[in-house]
Amino acid sequence: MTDRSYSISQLASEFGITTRTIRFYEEKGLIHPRRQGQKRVYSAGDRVRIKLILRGKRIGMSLQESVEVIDLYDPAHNNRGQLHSLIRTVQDKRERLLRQKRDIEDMLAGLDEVQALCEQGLENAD
Amino acid sequence: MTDRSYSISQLASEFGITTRTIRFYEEKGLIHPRRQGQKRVYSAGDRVRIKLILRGKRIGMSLQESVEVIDLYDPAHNNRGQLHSLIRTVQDKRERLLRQKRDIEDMLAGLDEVQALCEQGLENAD
DNA sequence: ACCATAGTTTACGTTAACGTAAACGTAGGC
DNA sequence: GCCTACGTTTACGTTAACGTAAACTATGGT
Repeated sequence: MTDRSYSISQLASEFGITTRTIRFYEEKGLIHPRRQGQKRVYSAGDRVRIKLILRGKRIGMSLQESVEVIDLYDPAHNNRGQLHSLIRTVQDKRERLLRQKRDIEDMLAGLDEVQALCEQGLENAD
Repeated sequence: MTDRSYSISQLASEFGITTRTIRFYEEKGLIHPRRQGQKRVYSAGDRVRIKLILRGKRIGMSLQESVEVIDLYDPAHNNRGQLHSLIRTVQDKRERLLRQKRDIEDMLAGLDEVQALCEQGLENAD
């Protein structure tokens, strides 16, 4: 199906990051591309992982936190018997995200006020 | 009105940070407490600034970015004549925040799925 | 044969945001 | 008079997340 593969520079330019960054992520164990000779070849899954890592970064997660979340989706990491602790982990993540969401909404509300004042200032200037 | 004042350790314990952190913020010009002798005395305004800085941090802003946003609220920095560029700045901040909000909502949706799978797993185990 | 392009490894450099420690001042309590 | 708590300055250390540079390999084109 989605068995496309990508070179390192393809992904770098797609995501607006450097190849150094992608190799760094591998060095840190965040991704595991396969090799053709000595060249790295990235699968669709590798690509998604990078995408999710960058999403995490945008909302202020560390790389480690991002992969923690990503690996929640990964059935391989979800050994049964730890379902309860996994649910607690999910709950923790959710609470933090909800707080971040509130923070963002508060900040947006503040910006609304500022903008209103600006536009008022412009009217007066006319 | 809110002319209370605070010691450095009061604010540190209230916000769960160290005094070192607060002095560091001053060193970087983020806050400007007044002095009594050589001791720092923080006003209600100083306290709010710290609170807003920490809010920024929670959503992944750098300290510099946080004060940028905070200073948007500050009329002292809003010299008229730059209203247009200020509005553009506000718009930029808003777009980024909206994207972060989408990222968070996506991640929350992902967590919902994981949790559903977990609970399903628990039912089967009963 | 030669060059440009894309890839590789190895290693040192850099920035932000503090932590940690030393060495000292000062005010209150016993 | 001494200890304790709280404050100060100065300075070096630390971690994360890459940047930058050097030196090399592999390959397709002319």
